[in-house]
Amino acid sequence: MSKTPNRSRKQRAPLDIRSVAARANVSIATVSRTINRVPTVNAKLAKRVWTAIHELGYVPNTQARALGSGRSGMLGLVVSEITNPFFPELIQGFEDVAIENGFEILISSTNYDPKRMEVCIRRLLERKAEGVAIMTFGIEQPLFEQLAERNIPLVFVDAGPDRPGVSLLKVDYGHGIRQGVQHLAALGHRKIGFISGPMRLHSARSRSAAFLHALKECGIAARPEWHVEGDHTLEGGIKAMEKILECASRPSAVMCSNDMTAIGVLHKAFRVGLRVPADLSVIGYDDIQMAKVTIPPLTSIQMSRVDLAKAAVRALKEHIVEGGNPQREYKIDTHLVVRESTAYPPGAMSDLKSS
Amino acid sequence: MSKTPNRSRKQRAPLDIRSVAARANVSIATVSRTINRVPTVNAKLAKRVWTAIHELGYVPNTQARALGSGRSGMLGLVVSEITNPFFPELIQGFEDVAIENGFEILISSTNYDPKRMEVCIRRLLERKAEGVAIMTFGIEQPLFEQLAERNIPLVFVDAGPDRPGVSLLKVDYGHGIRQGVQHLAALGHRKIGFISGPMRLHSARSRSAAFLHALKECGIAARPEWHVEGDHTLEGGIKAMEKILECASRPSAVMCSNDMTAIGVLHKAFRVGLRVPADLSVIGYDDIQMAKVTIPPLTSIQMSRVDLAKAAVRALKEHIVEGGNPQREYKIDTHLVVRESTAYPPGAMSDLKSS
DNA sequence: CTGTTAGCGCCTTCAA
DNA sequence: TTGAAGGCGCTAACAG
Repeated sequence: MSKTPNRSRKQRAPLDIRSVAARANVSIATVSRTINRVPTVNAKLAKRVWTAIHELGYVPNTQARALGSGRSGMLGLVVSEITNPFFPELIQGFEDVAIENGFEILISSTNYDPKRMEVCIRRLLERKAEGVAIMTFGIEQPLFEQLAERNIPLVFVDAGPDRPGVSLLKVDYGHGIRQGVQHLAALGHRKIGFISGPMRLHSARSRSAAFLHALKECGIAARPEWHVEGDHTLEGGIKAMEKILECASRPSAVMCSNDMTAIGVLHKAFRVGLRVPADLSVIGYDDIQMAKVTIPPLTSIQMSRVDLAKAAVRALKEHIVEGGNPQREYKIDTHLVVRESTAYPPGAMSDLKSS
Repeated sequence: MSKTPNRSRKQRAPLDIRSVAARANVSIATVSRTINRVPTVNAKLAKRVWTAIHELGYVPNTQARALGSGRSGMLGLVVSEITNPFFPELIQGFEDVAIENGFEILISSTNYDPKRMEVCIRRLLERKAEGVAIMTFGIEQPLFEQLAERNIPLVFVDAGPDRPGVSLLKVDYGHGIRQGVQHLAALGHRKIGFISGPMRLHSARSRSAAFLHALKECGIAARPEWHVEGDHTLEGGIKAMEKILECASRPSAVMCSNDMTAIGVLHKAFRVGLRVPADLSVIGYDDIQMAKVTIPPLTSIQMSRVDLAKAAVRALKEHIVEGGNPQREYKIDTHLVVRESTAYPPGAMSDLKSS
């Protein structure tokens, strides 16, 4: 009993590649090749192997596979927080595309917590992720240097370190926001407020700047007291709206840096008896699913999560597979979706009536 | 050059446990023990090992670890769809608790698609999940026999196969729903409608039955035409509400099998000019975060995602660690959260006025 | 308490 | 085209 395998840990026989090989009367190498669809396997043998696999109910062990091959087949996806509706939609898209491309995905959420971020990175390292998409819209990026140092392909949104292996998803914030401002201007709005995201975030700054720029293009004066900083949360939207309401005069329209903020604005407006859009027009950003069913349905600027996901996976894949054609940047478009939270400003209709 | 390691795949030296051992002048066993915090390691040596680890930037390889130890350290979490707001909150809770208990988590969403479910199961098998929580509230359960057969600890919501290793999270739907109905009855409602979930789901049937039961308790007659089947989605809520509006007479309150349905009802009411709660009271179920900020904020029945998550991880853990104390069932409580979508029925106030 | 030595389940040269 | 054999990086007996 010298070579008896240690069977103290498990009751049943291990049910590994060897069992399959034995049952199919081939070597384990052939089984391995069959599973991996190496084309040079004799069709007869392959069939025998597959039958054995099915009869036994054999399932290959991913960890062993990864260890042997040196490829984990996993892509990491780091998001800010999963309970923010923007992200599940992104995750869903990312997962779909990743699976299509033969990858599995490892999701981590940072919750804006530096400690948690370190844990995330560690996990990605330990699990040997072959590529990582960092979609946090945050300032956590420097922390990901550890990944870049180990030559793991990375993709960031908007901005990231300029290294080989690092790709960027460049979101064209300007286009959607310009459409939004023009939409408001066309309706007759001249008094337009803006609730930004946290200004430490690149994406928030870009949106804010794009708004100011679009305003100027339309020949509308910016009013600093109506330009307030939010934090991309519901509560932030509510508070920001409160600030705007405290101003001597009130804008006839408010544009928001994301939909959650806009929903907060809707909520606050409801609280103080302002009707949307009769008394106040509101535009959101992101076009999350929820935007279709707010009361009233929210006019918003769509940034396609599916596009983001697709581009991210594609960018990573180009780096991972040899012979890929890695680009540095991938453009992501945005555009306005008009629903029912925008209308003529209050004055417009009474002017018509009085004439 | 007989023992030269194959360095064709990677540029740098492998940076494995051996490098650490060499640098710290100890055996790899000692390194392994140090990493795994085996208490019998000499403090001096341990310190040397840790320094070496930090200096080298060594990160253990999870797959190798899993392979060697036979423990993957992963718990599976299967949900229906990640874009349904109920689930991200659950996932978040599950992840937190799992990490606290030293597990990693593997998320799969079935999207109600049988093919996708098979893929989920396969992944869980391939990755050697040590336990799986199936929180789909669905009928997919029979498909998970494959897991049960392999003696993987499982936890289901409400109902599951009666096998060793399988635990159940028994949600007390009745309590919350009774509170809801009593709340409406106390306000004076006698005409109460109900929009159920898909009746093929256990959870939906339970909620529906609990509603009928509570109605009887309060001495209120059930009106079948106001009891319509939805599908737990927004669109389903809208359609179901349309059906109710087609009835000869209209209920003064509608209770919903989940919050998404209730939001659909709110939306439909808005569309047809019914004011909530003045003309119609609405109660949801689940108390998702969004419920706080609907217009008006939604009275709902809370089923704690954190409780669910905690119980699930605990149930699995009891089975996994030896010396655990596995129970078959874990109770999950529900209770009413009153907000602003419920009020006196329309008649009540005019009665007061006319007197 | 530490080091030696087999594996864990699979992949992948290398020879046949 | 197939099989034999040596790792992949780590854990876990077993001696010392």
